[in-house]
Amino acid sequence: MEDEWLWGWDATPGIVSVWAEPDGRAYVWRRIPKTGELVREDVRFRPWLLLASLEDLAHLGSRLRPESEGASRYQVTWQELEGPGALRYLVRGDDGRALASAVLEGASRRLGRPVGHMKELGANASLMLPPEEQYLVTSGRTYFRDLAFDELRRMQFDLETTGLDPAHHRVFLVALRSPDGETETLEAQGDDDSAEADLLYHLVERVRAWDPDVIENHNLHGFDLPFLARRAKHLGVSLALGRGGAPGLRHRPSARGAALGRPVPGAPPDAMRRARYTVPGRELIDTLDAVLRHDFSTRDLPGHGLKAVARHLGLAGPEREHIPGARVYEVFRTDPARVRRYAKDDVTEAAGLARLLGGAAFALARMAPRRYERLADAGAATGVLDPLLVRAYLRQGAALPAHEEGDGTSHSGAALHLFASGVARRIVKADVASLYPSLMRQYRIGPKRDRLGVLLALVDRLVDQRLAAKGRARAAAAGSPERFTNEALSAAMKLVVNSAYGYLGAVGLTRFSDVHAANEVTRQGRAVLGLLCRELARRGVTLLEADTDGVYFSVPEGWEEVDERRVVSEVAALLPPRVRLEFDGRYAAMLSHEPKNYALQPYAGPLVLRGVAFRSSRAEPFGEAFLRRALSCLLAGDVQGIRDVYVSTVMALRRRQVPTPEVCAQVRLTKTRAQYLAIRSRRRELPYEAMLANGQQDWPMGEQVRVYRATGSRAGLLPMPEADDAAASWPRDYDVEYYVRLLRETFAARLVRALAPGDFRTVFDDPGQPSLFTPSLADAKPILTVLTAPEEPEPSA
DNA sequence: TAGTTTCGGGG
DNA sequence: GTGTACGAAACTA
Repeated sequence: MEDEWLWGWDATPGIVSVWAEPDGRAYVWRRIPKTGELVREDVRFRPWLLLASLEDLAHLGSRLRPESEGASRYQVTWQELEGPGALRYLVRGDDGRALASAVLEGASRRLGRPVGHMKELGANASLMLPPEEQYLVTSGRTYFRDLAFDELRRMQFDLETTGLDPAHHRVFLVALRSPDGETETLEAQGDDDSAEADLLYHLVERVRAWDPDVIENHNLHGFDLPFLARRAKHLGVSLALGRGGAPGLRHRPSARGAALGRPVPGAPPDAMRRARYTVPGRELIDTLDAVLRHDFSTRDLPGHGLKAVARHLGLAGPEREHIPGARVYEVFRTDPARVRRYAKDDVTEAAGLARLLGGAAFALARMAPRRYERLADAGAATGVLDPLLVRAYLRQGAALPAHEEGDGTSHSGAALHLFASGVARRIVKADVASLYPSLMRQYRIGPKRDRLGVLLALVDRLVDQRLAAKGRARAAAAGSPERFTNEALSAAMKLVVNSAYGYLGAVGLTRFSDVHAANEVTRQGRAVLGLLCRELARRGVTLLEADTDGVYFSVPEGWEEVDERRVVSEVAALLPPRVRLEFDGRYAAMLSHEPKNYALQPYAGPLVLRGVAFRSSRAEPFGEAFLRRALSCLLAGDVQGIRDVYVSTVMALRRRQVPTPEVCAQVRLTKTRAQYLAIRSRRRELPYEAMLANGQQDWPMGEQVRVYRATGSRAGLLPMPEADDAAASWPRDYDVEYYVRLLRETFAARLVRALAPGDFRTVFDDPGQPSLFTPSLADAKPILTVLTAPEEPEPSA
């Protein structure tokens, strides 16, 4: 039974896409395992919805009857689900639209006013899923059973356009990668409408010829599809990208969707980010979603752009062609071969990324009763757990609770302690793996209204089956489909398990949310963190920072790694059985600056910087470089070294030896010239001042530029870097004293906790103003300031 | 410091 | 149009 809750119950293998219509027709595309042959099954299902009351259907009279009397054509049937939930009538009919209309008709009569949409009846009166999900929930089918990721036919395409705005710019080239891995480009033969229309037509032809199950690209839903849709509409080209000659792209609402409502008149059109598209028979997968999901747990990506991620993950080849986005079209006109290489590299990387990070969504689609493309961009709580719970309740014939407003109880959070700030040596990090789900299992904390205990049952099963999947992955050969599948399963299961706590706390968003249960989880979490901090402290270590489920501490001089591991396992033994404290790493030194802001010096390897104080995307490169060098000295205990780095940086600025690009901040222009001029009297902004001062009449929205403060309160402007402009020399007319001040006040300030006040003044004394008496730094040492002792336990609830 | 707005990402 | 539902960082009061 519990396996059915997690995996469904229908063994049909190889489903790669499902499309259903409200009238009860469903199309199921399957790949036959082994042969890879594609088949389409046309099936019928009986559309259904859940209602809190049958009152609004009473007007159907004899056309409404209990399910137990059997269904016949033109009849609406109902079945009462068992148990206390508000949504207790499962109502079915031949046609979903007619079913909804009947309810709306009844509601209109009852209320004496027209009711046009189910939502007007309130979320607690009904539940009507999209047709595909109705079909998947009642059939117990899921995608991809017995199918390996690499058996899916996946193609990628990437548009090259003359600009970002489809109202003014065109598609001039499309790079394609076939399911067999061949890349090619299609190009417009001219720069008019008919050439572009021809290009779109050929793209559609390619898709039909290759007939992929999945179409992928990076930011597919945010850029390529909306751009394509807009151009196709303008050009009158039919975008029949779906299977079976069905009509073109359709919209679907999406998670990153209508949060800010419809486009605001006068505001820049930002509809791109908010639209999602769908077509029958193929799944439209955006690798950006996989990247966001990946970074949510790892938090180690330098950005979310295709190139940055591909480089970071080792997917970019050494020959990778690169062209700044804004120059692609102009390069194409002089050197088209270069743009072709660039665009092909893009689709190759998108395919690599899709495979490397896309396994989790693929595995989720084997569990949850939703389309693969929806699971790829869904949040795990509302997007995965909610559908699993709904299916489980219906499978058991149990009534579903309605959404419930919070009772005003606020959500209490995790513990965060900064025990000491400054510099410490011999650092150990220990943390609890999956703390919150472990506590839910340990203390059986689940939603009050989940009377079947489905959520905890799912978490139990997922944790156990994840261990099994990890074991199978380890046993399988590296690079084998078996390894890939099991790693993907493990990643998907981790995702779902870790969202179980978030599910509890999402009051008003998830069907079974329970803020009291969520608070009990965090309370137990704080208790565990408090206990392990006290027990560590009792064993002679110095606590530095503890956050939610992990702690950094410093061990006494003379301790070896075995001693470090020994205290961790001693303390681990005192925790509840399911709560596993693990040794997570050791470092030579740490600068603890503020909560969640610290620098770590590993015993081998480069400095690790965490938190906004140490990582800022727009920070001036010279300051960033200074900070890295200064922190290296600091964590090595070399205070004089910090002084030397500071003096040399200040001198380099004053001698104008720092190249201008090093003092630039990289910014994106988000206001038009007119918008900026309208607010300019109230607020001056350097980037726009730079554009105006440099005679830029207007600029495209979203343009990236590098700006700096130049002498005489002017604003300096540099174009974005080119691959080949390393040798270019820019005027060194930056405002030296402004940047000296910035160095001291913004960058040096990150070290204020690390030095005694007198030493700090000496280290960052202005080298240009010799003082009468300069104290020596020879004996100066970084300091550590202990702020608080570990707290006593909270009174138990 | 808290509350609000912007941005990501794509050419 | 198959209904919702972002989160972190930057900015403003």
